[in-house]
Amino acid sequence: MSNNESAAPLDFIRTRVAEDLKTGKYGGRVHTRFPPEPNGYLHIGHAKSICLNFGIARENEGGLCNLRFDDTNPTKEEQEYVDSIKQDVRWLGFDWGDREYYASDYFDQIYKWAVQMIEGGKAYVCDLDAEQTREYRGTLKEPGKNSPYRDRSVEENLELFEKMRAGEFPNGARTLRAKIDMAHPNLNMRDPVMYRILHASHHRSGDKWCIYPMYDFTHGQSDSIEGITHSICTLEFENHRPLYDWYLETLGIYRPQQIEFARLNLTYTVMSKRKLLTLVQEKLVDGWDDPRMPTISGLRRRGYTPEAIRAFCERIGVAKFNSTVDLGLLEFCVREDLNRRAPRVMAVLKPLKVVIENYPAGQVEELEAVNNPEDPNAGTRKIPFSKVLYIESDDFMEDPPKKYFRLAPDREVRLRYGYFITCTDVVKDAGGEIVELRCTYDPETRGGNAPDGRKVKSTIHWVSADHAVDAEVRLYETLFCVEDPDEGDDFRTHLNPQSLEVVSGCKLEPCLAHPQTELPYQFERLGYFVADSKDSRPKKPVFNRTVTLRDTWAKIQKQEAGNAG
RNA sequence: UGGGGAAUGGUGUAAUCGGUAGCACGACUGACUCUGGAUCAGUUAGUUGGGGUUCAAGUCCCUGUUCCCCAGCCA
Repeated sequence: MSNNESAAPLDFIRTRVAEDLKTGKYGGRVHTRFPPEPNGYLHIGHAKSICLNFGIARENEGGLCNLRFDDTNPTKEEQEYVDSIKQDVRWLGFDWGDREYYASDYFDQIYKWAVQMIEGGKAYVCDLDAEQTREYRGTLKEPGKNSPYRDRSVEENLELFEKMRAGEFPNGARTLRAKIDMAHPNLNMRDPVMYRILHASHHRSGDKWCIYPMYDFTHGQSDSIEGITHSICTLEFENHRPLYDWYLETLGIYRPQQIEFARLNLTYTVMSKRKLLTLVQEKLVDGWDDPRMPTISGLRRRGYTPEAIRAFCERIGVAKFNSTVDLGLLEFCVREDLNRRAPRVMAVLKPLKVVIENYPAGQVEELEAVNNPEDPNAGTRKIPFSKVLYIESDDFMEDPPKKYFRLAPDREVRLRYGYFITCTDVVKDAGGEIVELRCTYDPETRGGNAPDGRKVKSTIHWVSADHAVDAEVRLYETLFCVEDPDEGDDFRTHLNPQSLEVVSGCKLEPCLAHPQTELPYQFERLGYFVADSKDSRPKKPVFNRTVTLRDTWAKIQKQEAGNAG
């Protein structure tokens, strides 16, 4: 509304909505809908559509967006999916008010419209089976042939259709088809099936019906009933728009405008519901909400926030070009969000014992630590310091390379919010493995500053051994090890064997004994982590790594390795 | 010539009537730093090819090329 914000450029859909608003095409209304089929869980691609549809409604005064379940295929749809979809849309931050609709609620009206089409000579009952129907349809380059049942009388069609509805025929025996043009260059217009026989119980309408309308004969009418102004869908429905328009015009009812945009593709990710279902059914992942899944529930369990996902959807834009967004952008969006809100804590994933030789045994000091340097209001907390500590084993190297700044023999580093320590000795087991470090500390550097002003190259995190909480931490990598898992015969061959690393025996600072779920933390220098909503227990916390911090050291290592090779 | 769409740096996306090709991510420099984080400053790099119109073309015209979607009684 305000003019001072230099109007961000609108995408082509919003531009169109704005034009329609200006010309009064729909009487100044803006009414969209998000129409999922409840046959799977929502994923990040749906989030794009949700943000688009609900976003457009929200941005325009009086704008509305309905949640409508496109539930015309009882063989694939389940109540569980309905429930998860509602939860996910709500979690993403959108509200459909009391406008929760189901295409199945329109079945009576849609049936009447089918009868109206028959009466108008625009539809007929066809006895061809599925295979014959395909043969009669022709090919991409050759026209189809008329069905031998195309010219049945209105009376006969009415009677047969009624018998279909009454359950007198088995599955697949007959269909109701629109009478359009078997030679039409758009195959969707070659007498498309309007109704098929499906003796299946529907998750909402139960056994009331044994014939179900097809998507094309349902979606437009549903939009029409709800008074949708802009029916936004993905590119693959572009070929269906002529049919969408044809049905509504033939029925003589209100016609919304269908607009298509490109669906989201993400690197290292599969997005089709079919493939996600396969992963779940074959137990290649832990379920729809496995933190490696691109599902909304998976991202939530992983520690992504609705804010981050919405920011992502804004950044990727909306267009008709079939593009693939870099996963890095999604990660950037979580880091950006979590950086300003996540409380910092110290956690040691792979502990290495450190004994401070000149520190009094039995002494415990409470040191003050900042909760979030990005947020002054987050305050501070006390963390215990004592003679025996754990540090990250990656933070010590006996023979460090040039650019390694962390602890090494005879080198001094700072323990965050603690003291400067110097490594004096390395203790190894019989196998030569480093099991313990002996260090000295400088009492003058309490809190982390040296009165003499001397500097250290590095600050590392630590946890007091006696006070530490044991935890399991799950480290995730991409589910697939190639950018485009859809390439090739079987996407499963591209699964990343290292997509999950379970680390047990992690040591956390005391305040993490009872973490809140869905409250993201930053484990300093490591990344963002959230308690697992299913497996975490008080005093036995389980954390999921949402995303690592940007890691310059890892980058240097990779470069050095590359140069060496 | 089956029909329908689409092409802008490495990636995603802007550019009003034809008028300085912009933003973001990434990458790379440097500054700063009690997180090798964050932040700040800067650099890099683009209009699918070929013609044409024009003072001026990503935008208009012609002509190629490439990619995506469609032959479910799925959505």
